[in-house]
Amino acid sequence: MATIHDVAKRAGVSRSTVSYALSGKRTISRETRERIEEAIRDLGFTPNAGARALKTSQTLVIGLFVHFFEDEFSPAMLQYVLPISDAAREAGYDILMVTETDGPKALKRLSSSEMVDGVILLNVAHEDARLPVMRSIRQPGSMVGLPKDTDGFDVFDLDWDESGRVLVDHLAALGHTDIVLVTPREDVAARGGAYSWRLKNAALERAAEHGMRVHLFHGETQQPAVNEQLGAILDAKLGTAMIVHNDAVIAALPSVLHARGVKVPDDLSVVGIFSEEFGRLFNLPYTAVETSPEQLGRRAVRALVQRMTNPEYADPHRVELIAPEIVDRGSTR
Amino acid sequence: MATIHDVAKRAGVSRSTVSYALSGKRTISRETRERIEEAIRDLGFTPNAGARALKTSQTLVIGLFVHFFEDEFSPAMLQYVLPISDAAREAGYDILMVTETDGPKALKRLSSSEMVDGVILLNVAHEDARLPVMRSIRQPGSMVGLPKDTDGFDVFDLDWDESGRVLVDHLAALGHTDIVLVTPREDVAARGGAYSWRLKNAALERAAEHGMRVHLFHGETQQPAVNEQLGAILDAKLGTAMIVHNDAVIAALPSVLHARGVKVPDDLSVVGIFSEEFGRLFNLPYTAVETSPEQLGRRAVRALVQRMTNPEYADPHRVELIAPEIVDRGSTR
DNA sequence: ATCGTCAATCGAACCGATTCGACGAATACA
DNA sequence: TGTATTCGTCGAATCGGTTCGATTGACGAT
Repeated sequence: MATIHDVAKRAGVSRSTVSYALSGKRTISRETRERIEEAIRDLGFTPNAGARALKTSQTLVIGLFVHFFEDEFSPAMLQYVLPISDAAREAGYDILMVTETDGPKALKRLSSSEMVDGVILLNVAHEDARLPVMRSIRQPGSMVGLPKDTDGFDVFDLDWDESGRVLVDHLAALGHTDIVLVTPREDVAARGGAYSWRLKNAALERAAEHGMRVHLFHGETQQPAVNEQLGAILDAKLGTAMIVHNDAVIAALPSVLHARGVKVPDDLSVVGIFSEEFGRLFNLPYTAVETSPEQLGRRAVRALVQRMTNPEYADPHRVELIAPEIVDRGSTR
Repeated sequence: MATIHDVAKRAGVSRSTVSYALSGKRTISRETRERIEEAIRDLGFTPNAGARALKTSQTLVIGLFVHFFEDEFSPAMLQYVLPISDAAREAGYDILMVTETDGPKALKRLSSSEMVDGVILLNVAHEDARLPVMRSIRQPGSMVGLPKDTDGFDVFDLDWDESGRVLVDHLAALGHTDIVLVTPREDVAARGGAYSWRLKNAALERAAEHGMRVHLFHGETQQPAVNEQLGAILDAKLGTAMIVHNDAVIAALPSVLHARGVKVPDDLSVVGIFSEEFGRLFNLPYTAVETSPEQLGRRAVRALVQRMTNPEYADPHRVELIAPEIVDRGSTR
């Protein structure tokens, strides 16, 4: 493997000259630079990442912490990972993806061995065990998911409270007074998935203001439980409309509705909350609040890159809750 | 950040002693070792990855190349990524995940900057542009997906030819003579996704031997096209059984069958090819060949680790095609 | 008492980059 | 013509580990 020394020898200059030609931090004569560039091409030289990191304390790697929970619908996670990976590369960073169950330990390991310049946490819980560790390390952190204490991080999330209100308002405006609300499984709330209760509480409160009756269910996540539960809910005919905040349930909804001959929106109005891409993947013809995973992921990367490249950058940490936008797919009336 | 020098000072020994205590490559007295371990704990020391990599030319990182194609069903990919990530970590490796479109370029970059000790390629095409690059680099490579020329790599894949035969035989044994075969989209074959034509050709050949009539379709991948096409196929009533080799189509199948009131297996026998996990996620009650993504991913990691830790390990490269196993879910008769 | 062996430790070199200070040559200024 | 400035380049130090002799002291054998 060619080193900078080989390049220098071939171009007849010193190692430092090659380095300066590469970084442009000092002026190098045109001829010399061209000779160096040729040598680089000939030898197929790329700076050794370890050596560079050692000297500059910069790895150009972002640690991405993804935790796949059994009580969540895994395909949904991918929507966040891909845009993050793409955005990182555009900014010149690679992604070290960590799926370890023991997040805090892994975080400490990557940080203190200086393998990464910064960290992105996905699916952050209300009191996330990774946060204290994050605060103790020197690398900046960006996250998707709103924790209780956001101090020290750039945080991006959908405004789940407002989403709950928007969905309820939408149904209220159409005159519905009896509705079913299907939330994530209880485990999600138990382990601190704040989005689950944020939307729920806001929705319940707003529904109360409207004087609506709400029938609440914690949706299942694994088949065949999903279908059974959903079937039971439909058979009970508890309301004229349904809010579904559960990826697994909404993905299963079309076939279950079909099985029961329930027509949407004639027999039942349905609203959900999922991304456009998710909706297309599962062919979901439901009016829904857009969750914008791509936008969230990209913003998290942008904020992180800002702080990594600019350590003295001392802007207050931002907490951005993006406003829910409802996409009308005609599943309500 | 604490360095080995700080540890040495605090324990009152030289740096080399600390290093040997850590690696165990030379004997260190019990007392000294304990003093060192205490110092390490106190300072929260972890060896700097860059420095270590520089000296040992070992990064303990595996490059994982994933390409998400638009003509494929993305959730299916995740099934390979997660087991690989887990298996790697168990072996002490981290995963650098690359989703770049320009695979060859990224491969060269990671390899020649020595960021990774080895590489795993997912979804390898028949004539994959990444392979020539792989052969030119010094890091070993392992892959999931069978290319035309496997020379120089450890390759793992499902035996798609045999899978095609198994599925046809299964239907033949039940007396079906007219069957529908839904394959991946034509683009998949066009860009070299060998699994698409391997299964198809083997199935067609075997069907011919049985004297069966086969109606062939290239399945769509994106909704709503999937449903439309599937509906049209069902309406045409072309056979008594159906082989579906297309993730998007099979995921959509239950609801489309329902919509048309087609009963499985009474009106139509159905067999597919997907993993147990995929089937559970989408609640697919179909007899199918198991694709074993977890097993494939883990084997790829194991083989790679073998070669990385043992560079002189010169065993012939293995090409393992795992034998298809049909899981009977009662969707045929 | 002497030698060899072994366990425990140290010092120095090295991995491959970056970067600071210095230096010679060319140019500008007075 | 002498001096200051700029340009282009080089040498050496450094980042934080690992590893190869070398060294020291204790012990057993002769």
